[in-house]
Amino acid sequence: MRIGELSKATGVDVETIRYYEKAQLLSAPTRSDNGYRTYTQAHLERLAFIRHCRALDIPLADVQRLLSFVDSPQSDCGEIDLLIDAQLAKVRARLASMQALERQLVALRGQCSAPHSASECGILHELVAAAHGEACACHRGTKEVQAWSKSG
Amino acid sequence: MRIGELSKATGVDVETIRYYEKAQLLSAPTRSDNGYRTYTQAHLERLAFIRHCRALDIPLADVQRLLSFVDSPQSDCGEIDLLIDAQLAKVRARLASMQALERQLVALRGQCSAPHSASECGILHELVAAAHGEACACHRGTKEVQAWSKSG
DNA sequence: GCTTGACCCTGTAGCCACTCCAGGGATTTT
DNA sequence: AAAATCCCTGGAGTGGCTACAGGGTCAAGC
Repeated sequence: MRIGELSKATGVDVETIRYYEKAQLLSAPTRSDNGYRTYTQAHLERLAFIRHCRALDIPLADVQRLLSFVDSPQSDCGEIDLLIDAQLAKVRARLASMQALERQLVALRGQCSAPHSASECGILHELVAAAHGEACACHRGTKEVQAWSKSG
Repeated sequence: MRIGELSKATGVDVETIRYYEKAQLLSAPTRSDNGYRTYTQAHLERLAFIRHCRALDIPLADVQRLLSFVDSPQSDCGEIDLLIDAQLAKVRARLASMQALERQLVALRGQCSAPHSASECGILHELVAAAHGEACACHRGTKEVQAWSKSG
């Protein structure tokens, strides 16, 4: 199977497949005489595994750990549990941030209804008010939103 | 005010402040004889505005647009509304993805309870099953999760 | 044989919003 | 005088791709 075929079979971009090889998530396939990569069924399955994990937003470093368990079936799976638990905790933390964020934006959006000049715009007023440390509609009564992207 | 004082006053990292200057979100302050940046109250307010927008996960490019409205109060605010609406739509899309993700991870986590070898691990089995295109506990009956990071 | 187009290769740069570091200079505190 | 703290610039690194530039390879059609 050439890279284009693997790409079509899995729906993964050709460039992404090459990226996974460079990142050592996918073992380097054999090359045909012209230098083209030639993949096997095993590669396809491994790639599908990776994409499934990525659909669960599991970072590539953790995917690599999971793959090492696939390769050594007799090892203890405790770490797998921990990894999934950690992923779940991360997702839940983000979820909470996102929900707070939505509430804040809805409140902010409510400040502006009819079209008018920027100087009269409730949204802008709210954002400027925040610059003065005043209470603002969007952040009033809500917990501070964590920068969840850091925790990834 | 020197950069360290501004940093303490706003809670924004010194490096981040310099980054905002380079990204032209914060106007370059005057320099004292020794070359140190000297900030005014206006800089502090602008920085607080930026951070408030970032707390709402508004991208820096959009923050820049909002700042341009702050600077020209007589312009029409229609675009502000659109911008906040777009941000809200983005957050809601992410929220939906995150919720699906949580359900999937909970289902996946349920596959493994007691410690055992990796070869018997339900989680790993599920993930491998996905590689065969089979129905898996985590993605069974749920809509496909979008890679929301692309839509940002 | 020659062109067209689809496919493949390597290597590098860009995205976002920072964050960190090296290697230096200035200032303040002990 | 030494040590600690602050400040400067410029560049590299993060994650997970994505998008080139600048080539080579191959099958089909004229």
